[in-house]
Amino acid sequence: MPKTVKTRFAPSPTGFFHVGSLRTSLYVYLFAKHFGGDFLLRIEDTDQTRKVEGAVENLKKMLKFFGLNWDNKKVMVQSERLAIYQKFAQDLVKNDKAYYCFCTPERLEQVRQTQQQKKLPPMYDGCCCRLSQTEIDDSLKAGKSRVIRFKMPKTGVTEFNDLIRGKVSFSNQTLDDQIILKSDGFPTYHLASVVDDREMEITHVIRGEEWLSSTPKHVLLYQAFGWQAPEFAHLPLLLNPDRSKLSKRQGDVAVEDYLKNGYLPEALLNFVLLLGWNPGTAEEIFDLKAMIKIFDLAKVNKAGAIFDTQKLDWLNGQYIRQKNTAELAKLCQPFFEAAGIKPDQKYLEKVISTEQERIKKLSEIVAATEFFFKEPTYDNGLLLWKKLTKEKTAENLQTLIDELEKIKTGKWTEADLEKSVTDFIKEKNLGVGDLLWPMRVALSGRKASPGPFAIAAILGREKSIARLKKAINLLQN
RNA sequence: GCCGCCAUCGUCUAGUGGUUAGGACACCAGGUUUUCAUCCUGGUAACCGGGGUCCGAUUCCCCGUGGCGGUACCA
Repeated sequence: MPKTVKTRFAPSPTGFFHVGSLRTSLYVYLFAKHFGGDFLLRIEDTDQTRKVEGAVENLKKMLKFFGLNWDNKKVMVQSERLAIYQKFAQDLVKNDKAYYCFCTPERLEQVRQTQQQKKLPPMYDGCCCRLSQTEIDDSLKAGKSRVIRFKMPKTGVTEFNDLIRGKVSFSNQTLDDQIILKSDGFPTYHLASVVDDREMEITHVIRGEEWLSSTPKHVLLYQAFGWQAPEFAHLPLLLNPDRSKLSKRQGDVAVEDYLKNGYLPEALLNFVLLLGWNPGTAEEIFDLKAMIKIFDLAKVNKAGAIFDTQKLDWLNGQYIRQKNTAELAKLCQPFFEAAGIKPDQKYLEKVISTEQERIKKLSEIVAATEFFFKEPTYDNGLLLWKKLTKEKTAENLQTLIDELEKIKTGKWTEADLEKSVTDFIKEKNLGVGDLLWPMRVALSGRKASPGPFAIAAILGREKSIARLKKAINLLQN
């Protein structure tokens, strides 16, 4: 790379943080950091009608949460720079690269409709170009509502190199005279992004594929200003399972929702990394640091990728297992609180350790471990292992209680319990399941749960024995 | 309609002018286990279609088809 790499993530603050934005910002960040460059943030809030209160703060919070820290001290905000865009737009008018247009939205709509009826591509018909200078001056003086349009060349071809797709070319006659300055004085995306990328000295514009067809217009704008265009890279889109563009109707698209459901940020980041990119090796688990080291834009795929969360579930499980128990307990705490359970941290750590190998999402933890906090309720049929009768099961449980009562409170640990019960099973020549299955159910009330010794050790001597007795009662009714 | 981009197992993908087309997730089977999960072993499963180039195409070219994006005083 000849000069310092500078990239930018330039979202519109129109609501929640989208998983597609998470991937885009990640790739933009990784590319810059891979080359030791800068990752800059810019807020594209030029559409006043779509403003959402608090969206900018939320966006920043999310980027920070994922460790995607931007390098510009002051984040560029387009709505604060109106005068600059207006000046550049007027410069283009002066140089005959752009012109004022006084057409009303109604007239434009009508033009569009007739064009569509005739199966012609809807384009601006250029009537304002034919206005005389005096007519233009009069209308400006009269304060008539107007926009500034960029004058596209009518012949020739505009080409550019896309870092992911290679050479892309457009015939200029298919390019519309784009509005660059709206009647409310705000710029459109096209003007604002070109002006800002120039000012921020962005070397690589990395953005979603939805911008690919606008890029020739941007290239032409750079030319009109006499500026050198940056490099472009257009990322493939994220798709719904039916291959349509990822949308809210077919599942969660807000990053916040995934977080609320108990997905870890590192798993989410790892997952979106792999959607459209892979290192070409069998390696799949990466933290941010490893991603920076290995990321390569040339390996980004061209085709869109379905946002299929099955692999995310697996990845999340991997990350949950990597956590140390204390940290995991802290992360689970809010889920318990939401369920009205306020566990002690030390106790919670013990509880969590029994499920760390099992859960795929943090949100599953409450249902899976509820019995540690309150008496389980269950159907007594659940206590029966295979073809064992109620009577026999109750008898087994009673001998188990007799045996357990010999264990002193100080010796009531998982290892000691296991040793003593397994010895007992051998000694009495019992089936393992005949005893352990009802014991586990009596303690947990569940058909799938951690092992009975682990549960008993955490519950403690008194509670464990009480639950076993309760199970016998249940069998006798 | 017009313009552009794209196309390998169900999904994410690797890969090559000659390969038993590889991996991961998911799924199925077996093993371990009192259950579930983890873990281990194995298995099913793909080059969109048609032409061309070539001794040979999944790979290169063309044409279809399909999907997606754009076609706004939205970004």
